Amino acid sequence: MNLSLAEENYLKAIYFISGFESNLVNTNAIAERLETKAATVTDMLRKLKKKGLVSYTPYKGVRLSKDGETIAIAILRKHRLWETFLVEKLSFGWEEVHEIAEQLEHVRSPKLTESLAHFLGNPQFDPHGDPIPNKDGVFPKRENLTLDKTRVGDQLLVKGVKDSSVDFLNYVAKLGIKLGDSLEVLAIESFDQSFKLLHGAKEIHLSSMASANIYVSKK
Amino acid sequence: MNLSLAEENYLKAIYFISGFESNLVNTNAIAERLETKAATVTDMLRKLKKKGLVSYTPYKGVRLSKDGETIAIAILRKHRLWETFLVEKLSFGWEEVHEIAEQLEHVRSPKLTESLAHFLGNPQFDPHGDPIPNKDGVFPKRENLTLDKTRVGDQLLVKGVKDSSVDFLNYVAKLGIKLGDSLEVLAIESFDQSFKLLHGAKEIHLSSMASANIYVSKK
DNA sequence: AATAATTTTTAGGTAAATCTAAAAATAGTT
DNA sequence: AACTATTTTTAGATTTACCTAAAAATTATT
Repeated sequence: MNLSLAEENYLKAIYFISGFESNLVNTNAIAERLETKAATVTDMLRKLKKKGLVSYTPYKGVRLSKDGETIAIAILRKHRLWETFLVEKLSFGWEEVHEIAEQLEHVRSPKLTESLAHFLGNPQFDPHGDPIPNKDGVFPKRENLTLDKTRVGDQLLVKGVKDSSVDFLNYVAKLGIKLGDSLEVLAIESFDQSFKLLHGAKEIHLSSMASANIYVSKK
Repeated sequence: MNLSLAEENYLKAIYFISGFESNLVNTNAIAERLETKAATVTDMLRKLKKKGLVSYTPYKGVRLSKDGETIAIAILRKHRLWETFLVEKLSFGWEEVHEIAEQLEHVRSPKLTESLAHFLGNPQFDPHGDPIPNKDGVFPKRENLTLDKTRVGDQLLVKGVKDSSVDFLNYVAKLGIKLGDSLEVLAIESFDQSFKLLHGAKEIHLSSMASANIYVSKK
């Protein structure tokens, strides 16, 4: 099936909004995510339905079909592989790769995708710690422990971020925290649950909000 | 300037047909190259003219403006860098990279292009031996000696191919000839100018037509 | 349950890139 | 120079992905 760029972006948006599951998704949510108008979304949903990529009932919402989900996952796989390439091989910061990967993810060549994956050592997680589905669409499991759930004295490894917004990534990058870094919980402030951490030789401070957005594993 | 995919492809086509110079290009030649109709080309030329990317006089032909050429060269640079990446890093054959590079060349990110070039060691020539313009649009000089101009006994290095059509590349690939390979001219058949060559331990035969399409340098 | 607010769809339109068919300009040939 | 053939443009449509404004359906609130 040869989809247009727009069609691919709609499938991806629906997949994200559904929380990577087959929950019903509203027209307005899609319009907002794609910065377009609800009427435009309705048009596209009718088209995607005709192609068998979504099940859609007017006024009720839309969900991806099996085929639609397969395509969405394939695009996500490409996106995360390219992000990994940009960070690992071209030395980009993890906060600047998303936009470029949004373009690269639409390049059509199964052989390219698999060669790239092999070149990168078939990574399981991208630079934000997000799982990269394999070529059959299966996601690796990720630790779901976030920093805010840890205790004083815990020795931790940074596994990823929950919120991959450029703002948050920039904030974390500014603190010098990268995927795979070691952290030790020095103290948790009792009145606001903020964290004092040992990061290499440096002490850093994180609000409870920020710490809830960082995935870690115990060493 | 933010060009559409179609606009970029027209600029590239004009640049190629003009022989990488500012020769006048015909409407039909563009239509043929882009597998579209002359009427469509006329429409696009009017648009490109309005944007200042070409000079175009109805019925007379079209040529790239300075701006148009700059853009065409930038796209060509990206194309040849990506081809180099695919062959050098992802182990593609030189006959299978063109199509994929046609997609990758449109990815917009100056930082990506320059990071990629650096990652590849700022190559001067792509896997077909074609020169890669630098970021200021300057092309490296290439030897213009073709195999058919050499003599018996010459020790040669393969520098590239003149005709990069998939057919010819496949033919050359089948013979086992790659960029950088060594050749020795064993004999030139006097009646049809065909070549007998030593390639590693093997003897290979090339018609005069094929040999005119292979760039070489003397060792 | 009736009304108000919100969401979604329908109706009608636009711009980009394409097409076919016909007209106009240019080039080639007696 | 006149005619023919070729090339190119113009005119008028189509498709895709968008838009605005109005109508319809759904949801929330008195």
